[in-house]
Amino acid sequence: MSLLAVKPQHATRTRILDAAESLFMQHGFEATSVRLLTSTAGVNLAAVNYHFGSKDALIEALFRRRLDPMNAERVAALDQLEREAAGAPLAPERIIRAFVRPGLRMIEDTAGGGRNFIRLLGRTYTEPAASIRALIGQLYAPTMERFKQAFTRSLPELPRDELVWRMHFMFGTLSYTLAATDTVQLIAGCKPEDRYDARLLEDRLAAFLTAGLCAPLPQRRDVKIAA
Amino acid sequence: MSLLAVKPQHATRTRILDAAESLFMQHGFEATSVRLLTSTAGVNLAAVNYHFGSKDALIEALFRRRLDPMNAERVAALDQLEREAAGAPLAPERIIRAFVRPGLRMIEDTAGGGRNFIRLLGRTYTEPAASIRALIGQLYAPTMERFKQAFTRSLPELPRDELVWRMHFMFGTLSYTLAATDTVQLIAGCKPEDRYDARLLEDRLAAFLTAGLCAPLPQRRDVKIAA
DNA sequence: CTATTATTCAAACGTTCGTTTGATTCCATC
DNA sequence: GATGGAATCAAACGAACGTTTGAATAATAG
Repeated sequence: MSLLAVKPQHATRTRILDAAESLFMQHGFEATSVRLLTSTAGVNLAAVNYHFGSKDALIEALFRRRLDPMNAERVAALDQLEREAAGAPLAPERIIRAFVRPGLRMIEDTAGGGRNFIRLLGRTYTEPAASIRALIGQLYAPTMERFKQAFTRSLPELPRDELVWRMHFMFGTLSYTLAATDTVQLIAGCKPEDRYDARLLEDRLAAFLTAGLCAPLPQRRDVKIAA
Repeated sequence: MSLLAVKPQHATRTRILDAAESLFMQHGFEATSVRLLTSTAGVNLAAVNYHFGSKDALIEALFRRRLDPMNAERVAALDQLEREAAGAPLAPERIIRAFVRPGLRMIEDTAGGGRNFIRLLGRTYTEPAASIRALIGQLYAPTMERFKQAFTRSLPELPRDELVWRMHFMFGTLSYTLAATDTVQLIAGCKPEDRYDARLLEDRLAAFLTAGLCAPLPQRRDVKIAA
């Protein structure tokens, strides 16, 4: 045949991964049976075990497929910023945007399934299964270290303990925002069309997170809220 | 008998609820079987269905037991603040602390199982099961409305859309912080003994969230992070 | 004490789960 | 066109799931 792409390589593998992203996002890992998964993907029941070995191994492959490129993109953006700055300190907001943007951009990828993944990822940080949390942590660790170093250079006066906690808060805000986009409606009847405008959301997130990261140091003030 | 509390009322119900809090927190809802649950609680396998009707109804009872008093405490603190202020506008940080404090205080309740619950709650906002999310939303809605109104009075110049999003971010930061306390170690080798000092954590959260809530309005600035 | 209700118990229900099996089909290579 | 490894298939495996049952026991009321 002349066209290389008529029958894509590993078509079954890809179909399974795509269906898994969508179904895991909707119902979670445990609640998604291999039977539903394979029938949705249009493949045989045994295909998951044949191509991945087990359901757990499928989950790991699913995260690696998306997370490695996304974190690489984050680090590349940060590298580029520092190269352009040529030694000058970076504004915190630019570092924040370098971290936030790849995730938000993926949420606009409705056709490629990126949104499914990003919402799945957001809720995985609080996943009970220790093995999954460990995998995510392992995949994230180098990127986290890289950004911590960048923030340290950008905000040398911020104590290390405080920086770590504020990165934790920022990471939490982002992952919760990506995962629980429908919860906004809980707070207010917001127009749903706003929800997935990644540019607007990045601006809002950047403003919020930058202010939080650069907040005055906390002081024990024993603020009274009740008698 | 003279002592009223020798055989507490509904001892079996309480034993089940306590064990469920602990096990659901460790393994999640689906991964916790009724068999493990009842054997951990030291009750018969059929007790869950006898006392609650089903496993799902047990989950609902579990949330109601803790969430109703906690949200009542939040609203009561806010009421008290407004009463004391006698019409004067409240500082945003005090409203934030009124919301954050009951959750953080519960994380110190290791003996009563409050910490188990609060960590379980934190990860439930991103729970895939729609029924659970709906329940949580229903239990939270009045409290959210009440705090939204307080923030609106405190920050009249902040557009409503922006306030809603920032409340969303704040809610996300809090719930993630409560749920994923172990993830801090992912970012840095922080001393674990800091992790559950609720007073210190409240100060840190209050500083971060207040700055984020009061941040300058976001501007579309097309901040470049890469070529 | 007896009658009645509430609770506990061991056992089994039917269903669904992830995984495995062995035959069959596909497809590139000689 | 025959050969051999990769992929797909229908079928079945044993285990674990949430729930139900009916008898046994405990607690309460008449």
